[in-house]
Amino acid sequence: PTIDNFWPNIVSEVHSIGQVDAKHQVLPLARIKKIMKLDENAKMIAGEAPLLFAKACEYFIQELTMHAWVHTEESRRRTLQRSDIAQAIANYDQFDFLIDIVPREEIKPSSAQK
Amino acid sequence: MSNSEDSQQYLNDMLVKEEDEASGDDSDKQDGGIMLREQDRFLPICNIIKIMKVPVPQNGKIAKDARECIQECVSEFISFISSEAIERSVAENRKTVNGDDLLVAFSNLGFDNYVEPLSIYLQKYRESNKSDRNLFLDASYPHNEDGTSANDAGKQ
Amino acid sequence: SEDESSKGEADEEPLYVNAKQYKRILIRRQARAKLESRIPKERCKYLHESRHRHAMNRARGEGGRFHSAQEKGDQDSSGPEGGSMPMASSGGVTLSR
DNA sequence: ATTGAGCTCGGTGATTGGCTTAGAA
DNA sequence: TTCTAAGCCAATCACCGAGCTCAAT
Repeated sequence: PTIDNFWPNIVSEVHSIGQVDAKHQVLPLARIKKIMKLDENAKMIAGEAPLLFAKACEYFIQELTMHAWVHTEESRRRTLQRSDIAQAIANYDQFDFLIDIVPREEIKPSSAQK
Repeated sequence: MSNSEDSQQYLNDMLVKEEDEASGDDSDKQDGGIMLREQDRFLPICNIIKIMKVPVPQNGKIAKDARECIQECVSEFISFISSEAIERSVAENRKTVNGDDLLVAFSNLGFDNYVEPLSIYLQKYRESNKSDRNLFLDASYPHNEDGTSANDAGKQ
Repeated sequence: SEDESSKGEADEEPLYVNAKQYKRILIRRQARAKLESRIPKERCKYLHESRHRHAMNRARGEGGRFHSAQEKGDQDSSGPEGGSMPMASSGGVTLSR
C-alpha cells in the first residue's frame, strides 16, 4: 500500500470486475449528477457520466488522503488534519486545481514547502 | 507530444469580472431565490469518510476539518472535470455530456492516471448494458433484421 | 533557496501551476464566484432538524453511545435487562477495547 | 429506434450527539 | 503536562434508485 503501487493496483482491480454493478455504488449517482448540474453550461448528462465520476471520486479521495497521510506521519501524528491535505496539494501538481479550495497559508506550522 | 511537466503557467492575477445580477446587496442572503444547501453541493460525508479510511492505517484517526476539506475537494474535482467535458461536448455540437467527453477531459487536464482504469470501467459498463439488452431482445424476439450482418455473440 | 516575494500574503502571489489546468482553474474561479452568493459562508451544526431531534431522543448507553432496544412504554422490568449494567465488571461479556 | 429530463414512490442507509480517552498542543 | 476533539453505537426519515411518461435526436 504505497503511492507507487496505487495506480497499478487500481488497474488490476478494475480488470477483476466481472460485470459493472451500477446498483450499490459507494457514492450516490444522483448527488454526483446534481453537482454536475450546478455548472451553468451543463445541459444533458449521460447516465454513464455520474457512474464514471463515482469511480473517479473514489480514486481521487484515496489518492489525496494517501498523499496527506504521508505528512501526518512526517509530523509524527496519528490524526490526519486539514494542514496535511494542504501540504499534499502543494506538493503534487495534479492537485493544483484545488489551490483556491485549500489555500497555501493553510499549511499551518513551520514546515518548509518544497 | 509537446511539453509536459516542465511547462508551467503563471497564475498570478485572478481576474474575476463581477457580473451583478441587478442586485444591490452583496452580503450573504438567504433570500433572493435559491440558497444552496450542503446536500446540494457535496457528497454525503459518511461515504467520504468510508473511502478516506481505505488508505489510512486501521488505528489512524481523521479530523473533522480534514473530512470536510476532502468533501469540498471532491465537489471541486467533479466540477473541474465537468467544466472541461461540457465545453468539449458543446464544441462538438452535442447537448449531452457522455463518458468519452469525461475521458478526454481527464486526459487534457493532466489526470492521465485515471484514463486507463476509467476507460476499462466504461467499456465494461457498456458491454454489460448491451449484452443485457441483447439477451433480452434476442430471447423474446429472435428475428434477425438482416442475415448478412455478422453477429458476434456476447460472452462471459 | 527561498523565493518568497516581498508581499506578505496573497491569493495572487506568483505561483506556478500545472499548465494543463491553468485555463480551467480560471474558468472555475468565475463559475464559483457566480455561485458565491447562494452558498452559506459557514457550515451549519446539523443538516436536518428531524434527524437532530431523533438523535437527541434516542436511547443511549452509559458511555454516551447509542443503545438499541428501548421499549416505548415503560411498564415492564424484566424486559431487556433492567437490573444491572456492568460495564467493566470482572467476568461477563464486555466488549471494551 | 435509443436515451435523458422530470416526475412519483417505496425502501433504506446516512445522519446524528454524549461520554471516554487518544492524542494534539 | 493540559484539555481539545474523534470514535463509538444504531433508529429514524430524507434521499437515492427504479419505474414510469414525454420529448428530442
